[in-house]
Amino acid sequence: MTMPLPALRTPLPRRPVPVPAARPVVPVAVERPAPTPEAELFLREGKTLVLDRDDILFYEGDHAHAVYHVVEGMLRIGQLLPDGRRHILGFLAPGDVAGLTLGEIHAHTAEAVTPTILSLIPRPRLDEAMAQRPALGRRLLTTMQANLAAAQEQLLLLGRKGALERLASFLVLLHQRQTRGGETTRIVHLPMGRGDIADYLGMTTETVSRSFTRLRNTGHIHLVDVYEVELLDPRRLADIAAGR
Amino acid sequence: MTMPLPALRTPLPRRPVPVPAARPVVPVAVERPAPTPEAELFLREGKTLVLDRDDILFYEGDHAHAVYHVVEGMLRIGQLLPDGRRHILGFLAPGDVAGLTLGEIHAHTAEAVTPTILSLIPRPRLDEAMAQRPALGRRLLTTMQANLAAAQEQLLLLGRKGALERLASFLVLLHQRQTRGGETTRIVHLPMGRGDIADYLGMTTETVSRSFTRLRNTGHIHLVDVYEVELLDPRRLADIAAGR
DNA sequence: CGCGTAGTTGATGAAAATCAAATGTGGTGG
DNA sequence: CCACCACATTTGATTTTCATCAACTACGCG
Repeated sequence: MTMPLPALRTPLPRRPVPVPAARPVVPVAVERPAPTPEAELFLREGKTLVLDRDDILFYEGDHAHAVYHVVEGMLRIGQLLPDGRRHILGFLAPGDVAGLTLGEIHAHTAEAVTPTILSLIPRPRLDEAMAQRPALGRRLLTTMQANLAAAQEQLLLLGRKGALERLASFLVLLHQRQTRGGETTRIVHLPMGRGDIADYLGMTTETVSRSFTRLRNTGHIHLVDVYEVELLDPRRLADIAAGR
Repeated sequence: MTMPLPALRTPLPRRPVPVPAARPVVPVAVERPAPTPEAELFLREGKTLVLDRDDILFYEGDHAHAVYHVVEGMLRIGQLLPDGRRHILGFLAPGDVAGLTLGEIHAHTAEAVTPTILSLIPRPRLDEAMAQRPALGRRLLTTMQANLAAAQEQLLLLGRKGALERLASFLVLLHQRQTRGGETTRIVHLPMGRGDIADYLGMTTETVSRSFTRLRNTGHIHLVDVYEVELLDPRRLADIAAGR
């Protein structure tokens, strides 16, 4: 049950594992004040699944057996053109859900960006739970709405923003995600490689790299290392991202 | 209650009205075998609203008072960058619904591409109906899923396709929409101007125009007139759209 | 310690944007 | 009814941006 797809871009070779460190692995719910209904379900019944870097969780076209809750690590969700051009739709961090589709078939491919721990619920079980608990259905609707809004932001980015604006938008997005919960760090972690960022932003690795350099040379960021960026002026960066 | 937005691109001046003609205005439901639950609701209770070309239905940032069912004509849904760059997220044709958001505020601007007839339901009434009829909620979920899938297709287009592929994709998309219901025409109607197409496909009017010319010169389309294209080989066009 | 790969930087090329002008069309007013 | 006008569209010339091709550098791993 795998791939009506041409072979995926050769999986990227190993790369230093950005320390998952300080995040508690098991009790996801402990991290957030109000555990989401689905997190609870995954926590209670989910089977754990571990992926290595670049392991494939599912291919576009695969039957959607199960739904996955990211516990630790990161997934990338992508699609391909027949000639191998790749586009990454998004990155899933702990707390996000992968593989949730109304159809029978996955519309995208999901791969591990870093070693990743997942909690898995079979589809039939989820459908059952959804039927019993209307809160889950409402939650699904909200999530889908959020995904749609995010996708539409990205359409504006891809349709109308230049390279520098795209990268700034990406950094601001990651920064916002990481500071949900009141943290005040200016450090943004980039678990994914330059190629992944490029395929997410609709550019090439070279242009991504040059854009990082430009942001550095203009004093907007400090590149702690390849996988860690310090935003020297988040406000100004947001302006660039918004095209101001 | 209008616009935290900079002024919209100067409304386009009049333009010949693409004959709305042959489509029955009132009984939408008659057109399709199974009227959708929401169509029924709009048909039964909706208040009619008429827009002229380039009239604004709502602005990004407006309070979401109501939800609108397109009966006749076409809307464009768009968003802007501070400096005036515009992106069009989509075009709504008869049968489509506009203004449906889970939030209180419209995230986009909706304008009439052509003179347009709408059927309107106030939000409170819709919420009520949704609470009573679970079918409506399920339908909403399906619609949202479809929108998300469409947005993701478009992300691939904007992120990775060239100008010719974009235009081909657009024509194929419109063709598919128009041949839902078993019609077999090869004629695609383009109620929107080149600028709208450009802002939808992330290019300029000039590049759109040149791409039309290229498709014409390579024998893929016949430009009946500016607002009407004949697809001479839909199959081949779909190949171009897919990047083959 | 050096090999392999990712990332960066540089040189060149291609695609599309921008600037500019010509063409075509519908609508208007005489 | 016809000529003119306004404006969208098309076409052309030039510029800009980013992709591509090509080294070179840095760093983790064996």
